[in-house]
Amino acid sequence: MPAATNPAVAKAALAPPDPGVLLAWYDRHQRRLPWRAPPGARQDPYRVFLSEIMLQQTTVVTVAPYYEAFLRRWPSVEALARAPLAEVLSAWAGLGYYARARNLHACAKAVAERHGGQFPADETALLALPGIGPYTAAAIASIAFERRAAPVDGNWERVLARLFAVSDPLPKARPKLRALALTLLPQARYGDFAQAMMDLGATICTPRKPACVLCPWQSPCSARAEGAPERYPVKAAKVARPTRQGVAFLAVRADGAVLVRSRAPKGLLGGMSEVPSTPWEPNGVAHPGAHAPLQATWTALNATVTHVFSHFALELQLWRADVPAGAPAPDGHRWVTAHDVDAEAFPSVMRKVLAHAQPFFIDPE
DNA sequence: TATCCGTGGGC
DNA sequence: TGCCCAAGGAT
Repeated sequence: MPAATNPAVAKAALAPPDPGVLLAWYDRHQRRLPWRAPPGARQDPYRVFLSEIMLQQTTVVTVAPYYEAFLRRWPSVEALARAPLAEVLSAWAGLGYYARARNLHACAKAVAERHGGQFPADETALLALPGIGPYTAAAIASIAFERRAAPVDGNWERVLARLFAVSDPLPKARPKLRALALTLLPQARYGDFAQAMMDLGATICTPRKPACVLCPWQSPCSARAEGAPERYPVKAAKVARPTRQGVAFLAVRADGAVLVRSRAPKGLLGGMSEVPSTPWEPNGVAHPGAHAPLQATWTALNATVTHVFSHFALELQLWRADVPAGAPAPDGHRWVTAHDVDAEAFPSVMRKVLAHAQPFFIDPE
């Protein structure tokens, strides 16, 4: 076996990575992002908080317009704390993982009420707030308050797994990766270092086809020395994604209004607006009509809405009924016109459904 | 520890 | 097209 492909030999031959080298790279190549203060400027903890919550499992490109809209509408944590939850959910609609929006609001209220409107700087105190886990606590502590902390996200994990050729599969390797992260921290500039790791992972040490030739840490990287950096991080096998089926009921009033309701406050799409439907079951439901929200002549549309959630795929058949103007909304339901659709919190799957409710108009894009 | 929890883009 | 991936947290 050639020495370059022998992990033990490769690791033994390399010098440890120098955090100062990464910081120097960051000074030249850092990305300009909407939530990132100019070099040398102090970060607003609220902006760091808002961006970090939005960026959980969500790409920079997707987050950017939502971040700008939230910051414009609620410029401070106290403004956000005063907002009704329904408005926050409506503004969050389309971004996904809606528990984040509920916790964002709960956290803003906690900061306003328990901390006088000032985010705590301490990682442990941050961790006690709703929606703030180990990653986000470390991110706010380091980026907003320059505390010594390692916000180990997917970028950090990938970079660390390659630097040290960690062959244990994720997520089991997390404790080991975190320990390696702590050994790598510089003596200062903790916020810059955190963001440098993220930038490196996002632009150089990418999941596929990493640009090792441009990497400031190419010489100490064990995975590169082995010759196949994309082999890391190793991941556990994924579970299959099942399918569920249901029927959605489009009750359309003569003026174009559509009957909707709000989902239960927690769980899947918790607190969001929806078109009434049967439960979503692996084999659909036996008698969909029994779940119709009102008595009417229901007609099956020749349309199926498909949508993929994180842990199942959904197929929704559409039934439609034309309802007279002035028909009352059943308990727990309400009529929504095109005029006030923007105030509703329709998740993406429901925008797809509503696109079939002519002449009610909504753009599923 | 494992599962639940969205969405859109890239290949 | 199907799969992978993205600045995770709560339970």
